[in-house]
Amino acid sequence: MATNNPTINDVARLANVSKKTVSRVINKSPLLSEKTRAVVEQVIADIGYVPNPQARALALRHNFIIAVIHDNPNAQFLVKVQQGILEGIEDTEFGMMVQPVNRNSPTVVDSIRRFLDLQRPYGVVLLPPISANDELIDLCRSYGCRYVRLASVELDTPEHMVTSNDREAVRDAVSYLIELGHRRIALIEGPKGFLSANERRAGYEESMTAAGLAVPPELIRPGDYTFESGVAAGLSLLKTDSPPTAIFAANDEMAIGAMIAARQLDIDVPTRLSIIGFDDTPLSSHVWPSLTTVRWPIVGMARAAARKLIARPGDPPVEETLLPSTLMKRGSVAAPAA
Amino acid sequence: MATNNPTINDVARLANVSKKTVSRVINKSPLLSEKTRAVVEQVIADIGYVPNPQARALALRHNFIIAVIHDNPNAQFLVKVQQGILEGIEDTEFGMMVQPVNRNSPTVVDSIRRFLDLQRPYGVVLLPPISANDELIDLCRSYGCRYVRLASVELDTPEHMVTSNDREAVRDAVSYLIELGHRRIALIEGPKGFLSANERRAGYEESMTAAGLAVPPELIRPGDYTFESGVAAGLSLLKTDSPPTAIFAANDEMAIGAMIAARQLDIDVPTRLSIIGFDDTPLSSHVWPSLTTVRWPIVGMARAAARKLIARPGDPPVEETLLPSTLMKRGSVAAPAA
DNA sequence: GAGGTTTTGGAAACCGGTGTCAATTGAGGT
DNA sequence: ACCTCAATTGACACCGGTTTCCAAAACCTC
Repeated sequence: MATNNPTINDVARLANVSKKTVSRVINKSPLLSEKTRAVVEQVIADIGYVPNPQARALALRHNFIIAVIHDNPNAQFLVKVQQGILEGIEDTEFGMMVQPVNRNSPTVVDSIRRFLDLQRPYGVVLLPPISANDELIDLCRSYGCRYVRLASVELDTPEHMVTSNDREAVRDAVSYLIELGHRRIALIEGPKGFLSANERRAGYEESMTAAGLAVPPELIRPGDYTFESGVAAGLSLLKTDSPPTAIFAANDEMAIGAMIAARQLDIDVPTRLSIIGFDDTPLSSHVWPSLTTVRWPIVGMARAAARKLIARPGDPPVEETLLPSTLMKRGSVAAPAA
Repeated sequence: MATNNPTINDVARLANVSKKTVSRVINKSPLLSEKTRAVVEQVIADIGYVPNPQARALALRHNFIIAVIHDNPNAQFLVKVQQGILEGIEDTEFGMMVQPVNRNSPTVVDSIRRFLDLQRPYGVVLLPPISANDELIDLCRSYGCRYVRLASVELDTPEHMVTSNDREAVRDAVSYLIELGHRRIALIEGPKGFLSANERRAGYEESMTAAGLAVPPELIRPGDYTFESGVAAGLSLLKTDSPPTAIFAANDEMAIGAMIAARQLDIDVPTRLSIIGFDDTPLSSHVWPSLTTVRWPIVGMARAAARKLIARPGDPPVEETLLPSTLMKRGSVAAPAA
């Protein structure tokens, strides 16, 4: 059976104080003499007392849990988020739960309401794309549940946001292609309605415009962040009379899809076609040639989100709100053939 | 603030029974008249009562949580496991937590003890390779915590195990190569100490022996399930005077590493070299040529594990204990060149 | 030193369930 | 109708914390 841990009563008895006083020590209450606090803390350390989270959960009406709510099936992304959250809550009494939801279900909000009702997490981290859903924010508010949103644009006040600068990073990536001499640069977009897709497209357009290049509608293809859509877009782009010399894809999976499309058409990467992706998944260095891509600092974003959630009122606010993405130059880019 | 949910007292009052009786209804206690049960259930349905898990957690000394404990960094694997667990606990009051641990840390057991102490999960699912650690099993037992182990061999009684038949599946895969005419078949092994690595090697050896072929030590290379180790092993195998005509790698990442190695040496896959992997990660269909591989039924295994954990004493036992792996024939295998 | 204000600590209630055990009810036997 | 015994049901303590309310002690101010 479960081991018999010491309780708050044991601490109180040994320290010759009341439960309430021990409770004040645990919760770092300011109305308490230094002397008493020291005595109690000594006893706590001596007997290795750890407050029972279940009992606290009942009294405080919330668990010591950070929940990740997402509708994003990308494995690399999810695992990195989880890694970041776990780093953020390391050595605290918090744990992590993961709750996927179905973006397209009419009952998303209900299912999340049920989840909050049942598990009563201390706070939730909302991942893109569902982090843009304001209905969920209202729901969290109505439950008094803390939340932090991850997204590629600022949707909320800084204490509720962790943001990446996708637009700027894509500008850098496309500018790099332009500097190498590319002029016909294609774009494979992300799915409609994803903020990240909008931002990445905007970065592409801004970079082209800044270089005095037209934004060529015939070189823009829709995609949905899947490998298959990348293959389709790649084939469609490359089978024309005047194919692009470079492709920027809004994520790595599509970029690798485009790479496979090029191989099917016997177009060598990078000598005849340069490709840049976005995310820097492990995948991108496991293909040949290795993929030049934008490193998205998702682990750091998730860590910052967790820290924001568990910061106590007195603590200094977590400043990491905008995390920079950086271009990883690898083998899939070269100057265009003369 | 949190919504004001009805409590067990509200139900008791409206149904004209005691709290205890309502509790019996909730817990499906058999010592209760059908009439009373019906009345109480009607009231519960009418007011939409849901028992508070935090209060139950305090009284029962466990949370309504299934914890996944792992020391396996593979993203595809982890996400599939999570998907399976979530399928297994769908429409129940259970939630899922994820707790990674460091296999090599001397304090693994302590950190898991701390986790169990703090979160008191209802049950844990132990993933390979740490599922083979008997010290953890003792720990779970001493906490009265249910557990299920995922592994490639039976380590425990059926109610505590979900197993895949890696050995048999690898035998099939290697036999397939032999039937195509391959004789020099190389093996890239998994890391020492992994049961799955042992089983996959055993399957390779059994298949070779059964076909009357020697198990050639010069065609066996160590690996550690990483892409990089696959590249290294591939280069080492292919740079010899008499290279293999086929390679079986103990997982997909290494198989793809070997594929990249072949490309670096200008050896065409599959005409001059056939490659088979293991896992069937999405990756395997995103490379060129697409990878022939063994589909490991990990989602189903995780789902079965979750169902075993939450099965109530009265329920019929979950029978799914051994899930079959199957060979996915794709583009990376062909008959050897004449 | 009286009177008022701020700290500090304790008793008891409460969070919302479950476990123990005794009281009540009901069926069957004579 | 009365007794016995098993099947139901309920009263009350308990899980291990937090919170409310209040009294005691300490600290000022004049």
